[in-house]
Amino acid sequence: MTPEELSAIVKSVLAEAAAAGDVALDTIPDEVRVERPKSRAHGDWATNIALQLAKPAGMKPRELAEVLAVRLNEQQGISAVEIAGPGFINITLDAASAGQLARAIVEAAETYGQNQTLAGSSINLEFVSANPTGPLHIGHTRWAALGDALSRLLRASGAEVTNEYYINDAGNQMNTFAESVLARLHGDEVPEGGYPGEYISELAQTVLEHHPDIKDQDRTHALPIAREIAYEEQMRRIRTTLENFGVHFDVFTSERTLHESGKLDDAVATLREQGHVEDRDGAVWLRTTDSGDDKDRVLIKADGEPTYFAADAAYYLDKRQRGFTEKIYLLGADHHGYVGRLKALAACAGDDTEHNIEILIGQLMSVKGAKLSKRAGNIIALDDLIEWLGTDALRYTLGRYPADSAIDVDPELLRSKTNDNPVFYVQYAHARACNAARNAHAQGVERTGPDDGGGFDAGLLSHEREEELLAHLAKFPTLVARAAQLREPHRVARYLEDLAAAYHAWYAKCRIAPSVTESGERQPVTDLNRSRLWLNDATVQVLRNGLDLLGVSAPERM
RNA sequence: GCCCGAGUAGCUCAGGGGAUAGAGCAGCGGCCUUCUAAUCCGCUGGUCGGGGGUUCGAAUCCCUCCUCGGGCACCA
Repeated sequence: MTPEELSAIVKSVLAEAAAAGDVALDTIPDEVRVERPKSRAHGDWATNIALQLAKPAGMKPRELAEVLAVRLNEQQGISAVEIAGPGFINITLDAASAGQLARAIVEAAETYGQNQTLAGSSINLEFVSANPTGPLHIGHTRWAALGDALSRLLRASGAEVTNEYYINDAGNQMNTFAESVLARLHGDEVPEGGYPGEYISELAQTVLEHHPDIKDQDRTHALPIAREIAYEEQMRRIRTTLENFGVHFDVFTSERTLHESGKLDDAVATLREQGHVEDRDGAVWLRTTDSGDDKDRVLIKADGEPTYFAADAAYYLDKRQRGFTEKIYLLGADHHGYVGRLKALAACAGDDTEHNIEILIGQLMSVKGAKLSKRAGNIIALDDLIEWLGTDALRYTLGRYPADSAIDVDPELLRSKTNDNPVFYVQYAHARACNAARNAHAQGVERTGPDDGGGFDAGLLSHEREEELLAHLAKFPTLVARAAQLREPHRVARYLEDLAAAYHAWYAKCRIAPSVTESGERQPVTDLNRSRLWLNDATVQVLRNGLDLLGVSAPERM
């Protein structure tokens, strides 16, 4: 039995009690939280529902708890109900009822943990969105890992998600970029304010391959050619880096196409119709202060050129038009100044800033002793980090901290293959469990046993460590739903560490395969062996499902 | 100055109205003739930054102060 199922039982019992007039309640709460108590003395699961409903029901918490406890005691699968403290209801399950979960998980396979709490929402998740003028670097790394993990979480909870990358390919920076490439092409130093780094020389080489005569052309002619080829090549490299990092984007939107397609002008017109645009001092302004921004923002400068914000506006309206109910932005703390204007923009566009737009601000990360990349310039390149630390270690580490805590990654730790390194701890648990299963098979233990029941007897999974492991496995779907709802992938990582610990502890005490006697004789395969194999494989499944949510591999051997 | 975020064990950090505040590392001490010891078991370790408030109950919510990090463009 999972906590969700138990929660449903508590709810129905509550409804029955209300219907029978034992409890004076008009409404039954949607959510009855059932939690694993910290202390095992408090049963398998506990709920504080009696404390929460005591006031509306006009009863003392313990009295209400008593009413519910009597009814709960009659429910199937529940072996004991106790009232404790101010009015907690502590519930103990039948061993068989708890153990049944092992089989349910194996049968649900990769769908175990998936839930429908976000069904019906269509989410646009924008993250990374690095400039196409250079390689991805440490500043993008955390958002790539976190954004992709969040995307997986949201999908697992039933949402439709589009991972989107916004390419800032308009504006002056592209010409600066091209000038840097041209300078390298001619063997000159990059101009003041240009882009350093050897990658510019490599891009120049690519330009030369496509246009061997480029050096002979005059600069005004050569500039757009160099710009386009270098841009294309740089984006190709960025995509490759992202793929190496296991991050996939569904849509790349180019800022330039917003200009060229006229969407920018349309956006200004639309916002003007909505009554939020105003001409002042020769410029065109969006009155974002109407919606809580601390100052109005210019859309079209006095010289007639649109601002970056105008493109943002057009882009937002474009996303809106594409039908996304929620637009999520993942931004670094260095962009926190954008929150006010983006929210105000959403409001000006007619959206509800509580539900239709969400801006997640994350603190910055650093890596102790990371070397600036000569190749990539004055930055720490993501490619180098991947090569140095590995995708799994990086993604797991970045995935295990809340976005709003600043982190300083210790490379020695990420490279270490010990208990200190959480990613190895979790992956090792998975590999170990896979090995245990292989060993069990080799000794004739199969999940499909000789009997009709497949040799699975849930009631045999009654060892203390088994109860503990089953309880952890049971928490997974609730955890996924909650992590998705809170947009906090790190909860998955923390959960996996707990689960791995529960597995290791179980493994140390409970043999799966039959043991060998002192005289070297192998004991016969029993239903206990088979049942434990189910539990082992259920753990493999949940570890794998959880690691997959983080975009981290689950090796079968280590 | 204004706006975000953080402050929890020696260190790195979880926990964000519920029961005795947790984990890993570090320190001390135990388990390998049987499925992976990259594991497990025990002990030690706390003014949850300070002060007020809200309530049956506060690390958690509110106010205030202190310290640290980040941000405050007709840049892209």
